[in-house]
Amino acid sequence: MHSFTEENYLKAIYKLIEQEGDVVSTNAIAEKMSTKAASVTDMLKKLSDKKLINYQKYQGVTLTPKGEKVALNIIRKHRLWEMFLVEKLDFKWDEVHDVAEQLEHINSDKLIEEIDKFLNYPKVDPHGDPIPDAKGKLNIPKSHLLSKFKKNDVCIMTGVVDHSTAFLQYLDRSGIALGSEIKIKEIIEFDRSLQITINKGASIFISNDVAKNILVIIK
Amino acid sequence: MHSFTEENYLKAIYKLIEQEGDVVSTNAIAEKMSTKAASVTDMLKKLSDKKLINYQKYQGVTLTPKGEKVALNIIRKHRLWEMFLVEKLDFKWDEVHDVAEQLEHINSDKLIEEIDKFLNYPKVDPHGDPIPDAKGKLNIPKSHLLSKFKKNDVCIMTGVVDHSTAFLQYLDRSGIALGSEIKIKEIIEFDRSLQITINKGASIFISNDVAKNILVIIK
DNA sequence: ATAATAATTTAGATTAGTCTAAAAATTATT
DNA sequence: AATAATTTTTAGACTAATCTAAATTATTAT
Ligand SMILES: [Mn+2]
Ligand SMILES: [Mn+2]
Ligand SMILES: [Mn+2]
Ligand SMILES: [Mn+2]
Repeated sequence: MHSFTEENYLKAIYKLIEQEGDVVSTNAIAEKMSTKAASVTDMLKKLSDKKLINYQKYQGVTLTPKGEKVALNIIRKHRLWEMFLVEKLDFKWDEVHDVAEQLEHINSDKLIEEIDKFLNYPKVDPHGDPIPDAKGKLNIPKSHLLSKFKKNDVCIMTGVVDHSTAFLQYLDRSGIALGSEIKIKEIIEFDRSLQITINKGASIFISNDVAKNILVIIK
Repeated sequence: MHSFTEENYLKAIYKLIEQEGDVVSTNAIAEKMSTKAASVTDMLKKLSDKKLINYQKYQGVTLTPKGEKVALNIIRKHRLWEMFLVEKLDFKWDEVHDVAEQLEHINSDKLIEEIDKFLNYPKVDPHGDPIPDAKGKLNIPKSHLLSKFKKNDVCIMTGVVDHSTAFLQYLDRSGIALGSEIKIKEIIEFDRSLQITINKGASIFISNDVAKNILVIIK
């Protein structure tokens, strides 16, 4: 149907629109895909010919409904596979992303529905990211970056932006997990770093870089 | 490491050597891969450069130890995934082959070891084919084609050659399953078709074509 | 409004894998 | 042993995805 490469571009565009805003630039895609802008332009022409994206030279890109459906299906598969690896095999949440990057391209409707059933229809993946249903619908309220909150706010950790092993292991070491209650005790002006408590425990410091990669909902 | 295409060629060569004999021809590979002889020649040069096969122009092909190791690892993954689909998800034995053709190329040692553990280290797949261990060793005695046996022989069904949905569903309808006791009541000279009984039941006819796709061990 | 800078696209190559048609080598038949 | 048939390889071309370098368009600063 679509090549792995096409699927990866569509997923990247979806995620960029999700966080960055309405239209996404050639350079942003190139950065996300670790490729060159010229390669991106070639692919944009191809995806546009296939009616998967809206693309006008120099004007940036959006997904068509068709393209969004493909992207959401890849994301669904990625997150269900991550959940399978953690729940059924002995994977830790920091070990699953790279394998899921491969598994998300396996093409079998029956397979993914059976995995969904096997896992008892989970709503979120091991990183707290919502899993789209078979129709591509997301049924979970949107979380926000911890870095956006202010002094004395109390919130619940619901997910991460960065899925890298290094970052996830840092969270493990710091005692920050999905569902943890995080209270902001202080925000340091100079570097926007935070003093927080986790589950009402002793306070710790985290950098703004870290706070920008933690997703929470207000309590 | 190796591309999907290279892996598929190595697997095809392994299987051809396994059944056909010691050396395998360009045309045989082309047929098995549903491609053209010219494409095969191109790939043989490449695999030879990588020291995965022994290849001399016009002289046919064998696998090097390195190439055989790669082939056996792909076969291991294919068969473990088939077992997973049948044992843990609701797949029938005639539904698993095409999905396993994709899953066999997923590259993660941890994943395949965990799947093996999850299945409790099975020795054979849903079609009775032996599963190589992590070192590439096969620990199951070799089966033979039902078409090779003679009148009054009694044997046990252990596997199939053809993995197609059509053939497996035919076996289901005929009541022939892994472990069935098959007795050869009569061999018709004219077309080498067989009259057999299954588990001492009523006798049925099967063509030589069918008998050549059923693997058995003598009882 | 013009010039400088940054973003994006085009031009031209490269690599993996495939194909058809033609040439060369091997095998079989007289 | 020579010829015919078959198998295999080579030659040249195509597509998908990528790259570098150059050209073009858009944005920002003067
Ligand atoms: Mn992930
Ligand atoms: Mn995830
Ligand atoms: Mn199979
Ligand atoms: Mn099998």
